[in-house]
Formats: sequence, C-alpha cells, structure tokens
Amino acid sequence: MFTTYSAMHPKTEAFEPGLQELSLFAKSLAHPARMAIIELLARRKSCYSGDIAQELPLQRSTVAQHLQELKKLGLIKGSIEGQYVNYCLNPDVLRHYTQSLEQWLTQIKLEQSENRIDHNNCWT
Amino acid sequence: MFTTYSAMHPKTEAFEPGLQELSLFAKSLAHPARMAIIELLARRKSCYSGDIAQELPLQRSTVAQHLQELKKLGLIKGSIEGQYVNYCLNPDVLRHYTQSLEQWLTQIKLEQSENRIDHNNCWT
DNA sequence: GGAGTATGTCGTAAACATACGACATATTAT
DNA sequence: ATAATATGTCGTATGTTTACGACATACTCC
Repeated sequence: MFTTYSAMHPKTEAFEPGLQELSLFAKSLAHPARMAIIELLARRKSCYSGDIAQELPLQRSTVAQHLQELKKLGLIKGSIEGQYVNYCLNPDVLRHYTQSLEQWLTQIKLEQSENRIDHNNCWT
Repeated sequence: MFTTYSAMHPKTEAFEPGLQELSLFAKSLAHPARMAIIELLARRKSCYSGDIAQELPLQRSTVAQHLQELKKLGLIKGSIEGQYVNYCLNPDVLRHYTQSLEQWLTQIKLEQSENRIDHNNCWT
C-alpha cells in the first residue's frame, strides 16, 4: 500500500522506504496551491473541480495539474456527477500520511532535546 | 522573522503568506536526503560535515547542497571547529515550523471530519 | 442534432532541483 | 614550507515542476 514511487531523482531510491514515503507526502504539500486545495476540500462540502480553480489564482489547467499530484498519492478522490466532478479528501490516506509525518516530527523533537549540547560559536 | 521567500515559481506569491511559509518547510522535507540529515542531527552529538556525507549514499558536494537548503530556512546551523564544521539543528526554528505544520494538519483533520458527507461512486 | 459548459490532457517554455566532478580555500600535521 | 585533510562553491548535465493556452471529450439543455 502506498508504494508507487515514480518520477523521482536518481538517488532517492537509495534511502529508506519510510523516508521516501514521507518525503513524497512532504512534496505534495510543497506548493501553496496544493495546501490551499486540501484546505478547501477539508472545509467545503461541494468541491466541484471548477469551484476549486475559481478559488485559486491559477488557470484551470494548472489547477488540474496540482490535483493530479494529489491524486498520485491518493490524498484526494473524486466522483463524477453528470458533467461535474466532485472532489473530496481521502480520509484514510490522509490520516496515514499525516500520522506518519507527525510521528516523525515528534521523534525528531524528542531525540533532539535528549542530546542537547551547547553549540557556541554558531553561525546561522 | 522567517520571511525570505526567494527562488519560487511565479505564482506562489499569490497565495497566503502562511501557506507560503508552510509549503517552504514542506519543501525542505521533500527529499529523503534532507530528512535523513535532520534525523542524524537530532540523534547524534558530533555531526561533522564529513560524517554526514559519509552516512548518506550521496557525494560530498551533493550533501553540501542539501545542507544549503536546510540552512536557507534556518533549520540547521553550524560551528567551525578548526578544520571541521560541526552542524546541529536550530531548535527554535525547527520548533516554529514543526508547530505550524502540526497545527495545520490538525486543523485539516478537524474540519474534514466535521464536514463529512458520503461520497459514493468515487474513483481513487 | 447543436450550442454551451465542465473537465481533463497535450505541447511547450521557463524555472527549479538533483547529482556529480573539479576547483579554491583554510586548517592541521610533517 | 609542504603535504594532507576538510570544507564549500562553481559549472554543468540531466531530470522535474510549474504555468499556460489550445485541443479533445463528455454531459446538459434547447
């Protein structure tokens, strides 16, 4: 489940699958348009493809491309209603990735505070 | 603070600053090498530049480039120790972005479960 | 059937990311 | 001084992302 890693740069496969998966999720969030789409779908009930495009400062075809990116990980799904397409979040997939990421972030914070040492003379 | 948005695609500026910031953080995590570096720095005490490169399946110059990316947001900092450079996480900055992202993810989950409606006839 | 609308895909230009080797610089050891 | 080591930057090749307009397809309403 959740393992269709394609269109990645050469060396990404050399890393742990867990990190690959997480970084792909991060990639989905790595554009404000896609975060805005997720916000929209979380907030609204009727999320026709056209409505989404109208809410964003992008052309329809560009939005379609961002929707593709989200579909690639399965974060969103859609149902055809006549000539319209109603998009919505895929709760299960979203939960999966969200939990993994939150867990990772928590782990980082934990280990980091344990190993805390003084780093004087640091430049940012 | 935390507002040096540069080197972005044309339309990213058209979105809310909050989303821009978050998506930049997501971008920093959007490569397994950078997540691995963060893991390493969280776990270890001595994180010389060379040690980092040796732990990753990448050439030194490539690792340096990923370190640059993390420096760009201020997620890491380093101190010069003779001929070595000791890298470490920047706890404040990391906490800032982590909290923002976790908050956003929580918000999404909340709103999404409130507005839950049936979506039959969905294709993934 | 034919006009109008909604949607997705294709081609393409520009920008960005990734990965590497080669080079420059600074520090330590001989 | 000279050699060795550590580090960062530059140039560059390749691949990916972003953004758009144009096109093709499918559904609705007359």
